[in-house]
Amino acid sequence: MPEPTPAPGETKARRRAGRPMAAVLDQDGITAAALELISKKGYDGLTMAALARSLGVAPSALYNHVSSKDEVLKLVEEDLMSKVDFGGFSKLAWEEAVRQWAYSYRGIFARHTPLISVIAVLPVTDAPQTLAMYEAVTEGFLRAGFPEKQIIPSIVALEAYIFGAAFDANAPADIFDSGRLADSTPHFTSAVRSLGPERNNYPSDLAFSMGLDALITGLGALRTQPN
Amino acid sequence: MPEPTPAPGETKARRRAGRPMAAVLDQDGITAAALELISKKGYDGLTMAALARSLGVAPSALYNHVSSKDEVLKLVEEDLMSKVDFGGFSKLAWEEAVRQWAYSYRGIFARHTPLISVIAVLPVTDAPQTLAMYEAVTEGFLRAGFPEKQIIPSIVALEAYIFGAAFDANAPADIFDSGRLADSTPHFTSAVRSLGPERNNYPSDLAFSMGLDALITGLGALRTQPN
DNA sequence: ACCTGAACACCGTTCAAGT
DNA sequence: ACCTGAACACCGTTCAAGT
Repeated sequence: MPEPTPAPGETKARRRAGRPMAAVLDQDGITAAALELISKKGYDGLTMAALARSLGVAPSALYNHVSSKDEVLKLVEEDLMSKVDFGGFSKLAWEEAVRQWAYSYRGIFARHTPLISVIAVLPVTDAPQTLAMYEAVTEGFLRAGFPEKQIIPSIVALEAYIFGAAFDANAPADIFDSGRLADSTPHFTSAVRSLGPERNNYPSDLAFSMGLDALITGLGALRTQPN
Repeated sequence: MPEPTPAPGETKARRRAGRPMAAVLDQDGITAAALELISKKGYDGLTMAALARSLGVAPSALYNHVSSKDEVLKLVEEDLMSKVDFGGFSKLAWEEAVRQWAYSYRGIFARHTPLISVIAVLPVTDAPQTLAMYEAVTEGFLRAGFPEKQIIPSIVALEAYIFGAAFDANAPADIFDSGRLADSTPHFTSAVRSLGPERNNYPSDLAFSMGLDALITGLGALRTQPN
């Protein structure tokens, strides 16, 4: 009795691993598989070999669809950018829109900090999701009364803050434990202790809120028309 | 005629490579060699093999002095922290001290962005140079009249901004070139063009200055005593 | 105490050979 | 057109053997 002819794309390896047929070997499928791998094993687990394995192909097969691992990272980045919530810029007051956008942006990239060094220097050319976000944010700034020349620098400043804060969000609670050197750093140690119980006083969220408020107030003062 | 007995530490490999005797194989020597390697070849060039080579030893010899490559990165980070200029906090007005500190901090880490993901989650315990910086900055905030509880979150917010801006400083001038998608992002594209001549309009420095001013003004408002 | 040399378990990427 | 399998040139790290 002959084996049934496998459906296109349904390799033995894929059936053996119980893969759903949905995982197609194209850029979308690679992006989805990469995101799943990252969420399960982190960025250390995102290797070309692991990615190929999760798609049921040999590692070299990936290079028919992406030119390098760096391109995989760019695909992931574009997908994440499409998930950032910038909807407030078309319906909320500027301050609230910025706040909503910044929290959403930080929340997403806090779980993807290894991408930040890629994004920060990656041209937006041919990155449609990223460009869509910038367009919406720019429109929101224009509607709020910002002079055109101030808009891009303001967005760049906000993004710098958001990316830096995304790293912070992963800091351990005891990052400011001065340990045996506490005696030689009395003011710092006291300031850290004033925040609350030991080993649980890293103020990542409080700091993000405070700095964001300062930026919103300070940058908002650049508006030449009232809201 | 017998060869002269080599001085301690002067291996054949080291003489062959023309290494100065100054490069000692301990943590300080490893740090110095790592910094030189980074400045010449970048972080991609910082491998345990290259580091060992520049010190005239086998790669495995390094593990008698550091436990991992990550420890090498921590040693480099501590060294860089000692170079950040926080002197203004003991002699300038708070606003000027923050500005001087922030510019110095960003300038140094802009050339060491791969360290940022390490620093941001690295406990300060047993990092004396880092702690010395935090102590001086905390004292400056206290003297300027900040309530103790606001100080650490303010510093964390400023650092997030500085780290994010350090990435920005490495962006290519044409990072905001919307390319073929310019037509679908008219407001963004126009805002970018308003900054100046094409392909030379990335406002990293302007953005840094604007965001820093906003943070200084916004956080400065938390002071309860006049300066 | 500290170094060498060989080995190990990985990486990302290339490419001839297949279909 | 797209996949496989072998190979390449690396990584960081370990460890028995030397001195």
